[in-house]
Amino acid sequence: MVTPMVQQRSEQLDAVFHALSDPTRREMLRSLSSGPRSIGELAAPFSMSFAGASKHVKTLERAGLVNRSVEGRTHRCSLAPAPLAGAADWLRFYERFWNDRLDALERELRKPERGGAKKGERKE
Amino acid sequence: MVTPMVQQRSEQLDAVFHALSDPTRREMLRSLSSGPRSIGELAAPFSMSFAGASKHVKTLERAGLVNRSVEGRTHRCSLAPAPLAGAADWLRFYERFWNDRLDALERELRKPERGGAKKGERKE
DNA sequence: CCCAAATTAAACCACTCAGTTAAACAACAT
DNA sequence: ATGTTGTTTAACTGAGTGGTTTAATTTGGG
Repeated sequence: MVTPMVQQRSEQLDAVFHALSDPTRREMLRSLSSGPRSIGELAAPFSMSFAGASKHVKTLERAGLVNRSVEGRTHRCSLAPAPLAGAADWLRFYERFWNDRLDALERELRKPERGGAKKGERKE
Repeated sequence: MVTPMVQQRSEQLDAVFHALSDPTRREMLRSLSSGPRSIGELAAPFSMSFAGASKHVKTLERAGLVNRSVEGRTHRCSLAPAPLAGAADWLRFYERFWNDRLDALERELRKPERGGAKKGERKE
């Protein structure tokens, strides 16, 4: 069983990437990265109905990126626990990482000049 | 210009993550990571029509992950050039990384017991 | 020129998705 | 009990997706 059920966790990857492919959900994650929030708190910045936000959160949950605990009548959402805990800020890191990458690519593609490859932008 | 027009390249991120959210496209990327391929070569392993594969490639192209050069009547697809070049294998890396992460999470969630975590299953 | 190969384009289908509104449910306050 | 707050569910819409099949397009080879 060297590569046992790659297909299965491929579905998980599908869910994760799909969850990340929406800007609202990405910003929700970023919001969650600075502490747990209720659904309402998550929905507020986006001028979006509760129901809509609820769906987004469910998508994030399904992808295993967000964890929910019901406290009274409010649902407390937080980034995924234990094993995925580190993956959360790693996620934010690589989002920025890719932002840089794609930004550089865009610049590169706009100018036909090749040569001054700016690397080492590992700031902060 | 710390965070200038985040919205704009957010669309790029959308495209990239969406491109990655499909297993066929991910495997196409993996295939491309070992060298450029024609559309037909890309389509072959998936028991899928040329037209279908063509669409997938177009999606990858739109996300800036794949680069196409027309050689005669065949189209030669390769992973994106210069700045995204490193992002390609980085991509494969973090795919495995996340596979492990999610796999561990799944195991963790299945067993309410915490402590006797069987680790070290870093096969292959 | 004509035919076959490689690819795209167009039209279409079933399905999903992001969003809404309206209603239901749950829990705290009065 | 009634109301109000936080959230989900249900039903719906409009748009997009992955997939197909059937042309059209380009190109290389007799």
